[in-house]
Amino acid sequence: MDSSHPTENDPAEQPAGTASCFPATSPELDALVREIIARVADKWTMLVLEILEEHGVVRFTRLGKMVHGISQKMLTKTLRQMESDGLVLRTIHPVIPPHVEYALTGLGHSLSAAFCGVWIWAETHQEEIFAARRRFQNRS
Amino acid sequence: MDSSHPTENDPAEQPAGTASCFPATSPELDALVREIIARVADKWTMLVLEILEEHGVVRFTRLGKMVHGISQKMLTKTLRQMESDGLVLRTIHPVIPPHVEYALTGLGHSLSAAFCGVWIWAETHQEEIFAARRRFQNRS
DNA sequence: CTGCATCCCAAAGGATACTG
DNA sequence: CAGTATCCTTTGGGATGCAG
Repeated sequence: MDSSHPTENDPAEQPAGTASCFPATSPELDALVREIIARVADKWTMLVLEILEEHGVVRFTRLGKMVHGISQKMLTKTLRQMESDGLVLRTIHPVIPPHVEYALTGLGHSLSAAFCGVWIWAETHQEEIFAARRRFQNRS
Repeated sequence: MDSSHPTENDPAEQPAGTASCFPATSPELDALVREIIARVADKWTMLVLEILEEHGVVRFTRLGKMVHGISQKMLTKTLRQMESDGLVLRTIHPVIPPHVEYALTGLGHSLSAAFCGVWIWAETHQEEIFAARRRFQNRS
């Protein structure tokens, strides 16, 4: 925002012409959107989202086995957070032993769909990424 | 918002009928894709990505001011990681004082585009999310 | 101006034990 | 089976100081 030094004026300050899809409407909305993304782009949240998208209704213990490496503690925490955000529906069957089922809500499915682009990007460009890493590592 | 999605009480294990875009080809590829997403979905990475997408070529200190709340340490770390992943290009002008510019690579721009869907999703559904949180908080 | 190194605190997260 | 509670290790990340 400070343009008090004319000698440092870069002509390359333009938005490169690409599709800038970022809302950037108001600072508050921007902050809200970021907060939502930060929660949702969490490692475990994404994995649980994928599993539920692919398998529909899944019980707690089975879900834990399908999400590789997650601890019971984090599974519970992640599911509670997703439930509070309206992404998953938690159904308790009051029987003994307890039977609790988890499934995506409509909102959860829509998020899953929105993330498709990122998954496809990662799959498409993985070679480039690893090549870049090798290049970066081998520079002296 | 609440009546727009079908009931999720289908006990069947089939993929809910939605566009399951997840690759899920081989376990290894799946793990690689997840690793990439986990790195890229990092809080600071996303913010830096957005800033560079919107402003093109930006210098270090200015970038730090634009990414609200980031410390110099995390800015450096984030930029190094993005550089090693081939997302940003780092240009050093050997003058005194030092002059270092950062800009997105083609890969970086493509990632930015891929994230569009998530940004739009967050903006579109923020009301639903906050409503769900309120509902969850006031549960008996 | 850029950025590395250090110290230090807070948060994330795993392991284990216990409960309805 | 589906959690909760506790302990403890690891990591994230801010603050400061210094160097090129």
